Amino acid sequence: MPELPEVETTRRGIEPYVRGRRIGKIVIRDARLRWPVAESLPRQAENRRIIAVQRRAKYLLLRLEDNGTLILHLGMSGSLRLVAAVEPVLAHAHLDIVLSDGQALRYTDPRRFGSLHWSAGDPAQHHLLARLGPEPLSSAFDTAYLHGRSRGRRASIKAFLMDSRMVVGVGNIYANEALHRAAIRPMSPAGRISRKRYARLVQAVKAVLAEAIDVGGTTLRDFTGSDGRPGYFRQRLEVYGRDGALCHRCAGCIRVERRGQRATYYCPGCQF
DNA sequence: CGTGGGACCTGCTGGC
DNA sequence: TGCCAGCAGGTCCCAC
Repeated sequence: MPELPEVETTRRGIEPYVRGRRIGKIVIRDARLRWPVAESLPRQAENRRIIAVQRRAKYLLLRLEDNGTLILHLGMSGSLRLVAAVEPVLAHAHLDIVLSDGQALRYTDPRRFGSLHWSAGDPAQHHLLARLGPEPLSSAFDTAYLHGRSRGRRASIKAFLMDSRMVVGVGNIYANEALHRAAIRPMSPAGRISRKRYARLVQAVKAVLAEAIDVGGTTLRDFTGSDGRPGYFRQRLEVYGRDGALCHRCAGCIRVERRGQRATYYCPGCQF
């Protein structure tokens, strides 16, 4: 569900309220997430102060004093809300990270594709994070890098862009949107696209993600920020979910193609 | 090694 | 109105 902008929106929403607070208790109502939440996790994290809330790819990192980190992924349908710990527990509210001030970070995830891990040392070395590519909004993600890595690749540019070893945080919505902005057809082989076009693409990825973060992400059905408010990028989507509608750039007709379980939206009129 | 497809899980929608 | 197939924002893992 959440892509990078939605995770970043969540991070920004909770950070001012939890930084400096101490974790009182971790309540696990249902440990059956993508991987079972370790039984030992609560006692490792309880009674420690949260010193920072960071994001790496689509993972939220709660950095605790004395080198511990809670690594949280929202999966497809997860959300993290700041609630009063006494607030009634609704369906799928699998976890509470209860803070010392009576508030709690409540993790809700109907599909249970999300996860929660503990890292005792450097979280960047954790097996889930160790092989991730650069952050798309960092200077390491540039034309030379992406063009270089694409040489010899026969996979589609869209699959290439969504491969977290190449660059992190670009999911199905923003891959479609960035490719439309860059006027590149999603099924083109990554290895046969020119450096000049990669320059446009890198620019498009950065711009789309930055704009989405600015407006609180994209709400399709149920995403809300940590305060319960939706994101407003949906109104700015140019291709995602717009099959049959007119392209705003060339007045062509937006098409959708499904391969596997992923829908690809593009404009045949202006994407090549 | 690169690549594509299946798997995980629940809820909603649209067509019959 | 009711039922069921198909689809959903992620990504790991496994055959080829």
